[in-house]
Amino acid sequence: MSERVVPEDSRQRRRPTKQGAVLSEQLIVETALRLVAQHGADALSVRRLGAALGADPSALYRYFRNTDALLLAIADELIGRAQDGWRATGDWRTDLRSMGLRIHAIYVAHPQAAVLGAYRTTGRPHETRAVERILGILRSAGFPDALAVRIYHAFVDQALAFAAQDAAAKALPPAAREGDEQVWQSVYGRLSPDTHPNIAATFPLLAADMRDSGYPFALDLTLGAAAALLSQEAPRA
Amino acid sequence: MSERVVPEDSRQRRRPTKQGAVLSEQLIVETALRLVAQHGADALSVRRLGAALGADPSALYRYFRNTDALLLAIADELIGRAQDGWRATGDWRTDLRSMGLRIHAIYVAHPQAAVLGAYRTTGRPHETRAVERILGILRSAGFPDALAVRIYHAFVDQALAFAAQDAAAKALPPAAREGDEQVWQSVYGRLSPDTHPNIAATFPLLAADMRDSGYPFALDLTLGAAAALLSQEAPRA
DNA sequence: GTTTACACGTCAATGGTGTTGACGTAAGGT
DNA sequence: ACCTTACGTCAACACCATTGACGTGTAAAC
Repeated sequence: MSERVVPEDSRQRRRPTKQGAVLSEQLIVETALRLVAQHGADALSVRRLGAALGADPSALYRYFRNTDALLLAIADELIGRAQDGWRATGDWRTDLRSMGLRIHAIYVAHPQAAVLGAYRTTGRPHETRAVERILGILRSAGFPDALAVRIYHAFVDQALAFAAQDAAAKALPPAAREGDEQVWQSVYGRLSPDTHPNIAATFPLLAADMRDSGYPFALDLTLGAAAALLSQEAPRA
Repeated sequence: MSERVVPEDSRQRRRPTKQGAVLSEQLIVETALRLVAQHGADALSVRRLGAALGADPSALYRYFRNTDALLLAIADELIGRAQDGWRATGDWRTDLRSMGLRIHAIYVAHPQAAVLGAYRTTGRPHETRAVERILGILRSAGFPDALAVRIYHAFVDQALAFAAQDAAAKALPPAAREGDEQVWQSVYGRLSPDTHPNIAATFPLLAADMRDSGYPFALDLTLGAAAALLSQEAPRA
């Protein structure tokens, strides 16, 4: 067996499957995303994907070395979609903020797929384009390279980590998700001020705040701290 | 079958397994954590856990309804361990920092338990204790309640999100993990300065920085921003 | 001390998973 | 029109979580 995967570029012989489908990397990725969107992350198996494509499951191995390679392709597709139509304004803080919120939004919009790929390094074109852009924003804002890199790292990991977390919560089976939300009322709402004074004192605020994602505020904190570092570097722009 | 799980409290008949082990909820959780610690991410399966305990795999279903219940029990144990021995110094920034790093560290040390448990709200005692403590640190530092709650939210979600992300990366099958690390050399190291000037210019810094978790720096940025907000609130302490 | 009930460990089976080697056919280059 | 070989298919392997049936050892009841 060894090398059964042919790079997408140099593919010439596309033979229709028994059921008439003509396979391609793109078609497989799109079908996988659709499968996940409709039937949840658990629905993504080689066998089911093969069935959805109208092909033998093992045909996928002509396009991806293994399921991990397929996963990376899916993850990269999401990164690409997050950037589609994004435009720089020239103000670094505005640009980073919109980029972060976009990444977060697209992952949360595809919860099941996000859970699978949010913590991977794909090295694929969409990903490298995003890295290049974010680094560019920071460097042209005046951050020296060493600092730009550290902030890039914190920024990207923060965006992906929150995205994955919020996506995961959204992708939970309905029963489990409702259970987790109930806990705020049934447990935290009933803790005694004697044993848990701080929770009791802030409970209404807490219950309200925890309903939404903590990301936007966390992002603003990070950007604020970065701005402070920048003004230390170049006290006068 | 239906209800084969008996609550741990009301258990009376403990029959030794063929290999002489006497099972208990506690023993199973501890063995699972040991299995993960010693043999890595892939080692945690019902079959292998059964083998490690010296029992038939299906015996576990007398103690946990399914593997998800088992993993939640493990996650709860982790929250407890993260706080074991933690002491407040009285300096809010130091205390939050050590709490965040502890949470992160304990989750990363037990990757797949973290992946499944980091985005759940359990409402169990270990969890409420942690919430109470963190809120207490912020409120006694002088943050007004509304702000304390928002910062609490950002802080906790960030700690858990990064923890889950780094844990997930660590829980990857060795092949995939090495692949992801290799990508920095094989892809990002070879991008042309023409198409990717910012990556090319900072590559050595980038490759070095991305090897470690972005959390400690992200945490410091967040705490720095919080400190700035505090000094706005109470310009003079 | 003996009997009895049933908790719980074991066995076997089900239906799922990713992955691979062998094989034949049809597509493309010549 | 012929060859080569890419690629879709088939069958098999080894693993996974989960469950119903079964019998035995334990602990309570007498």
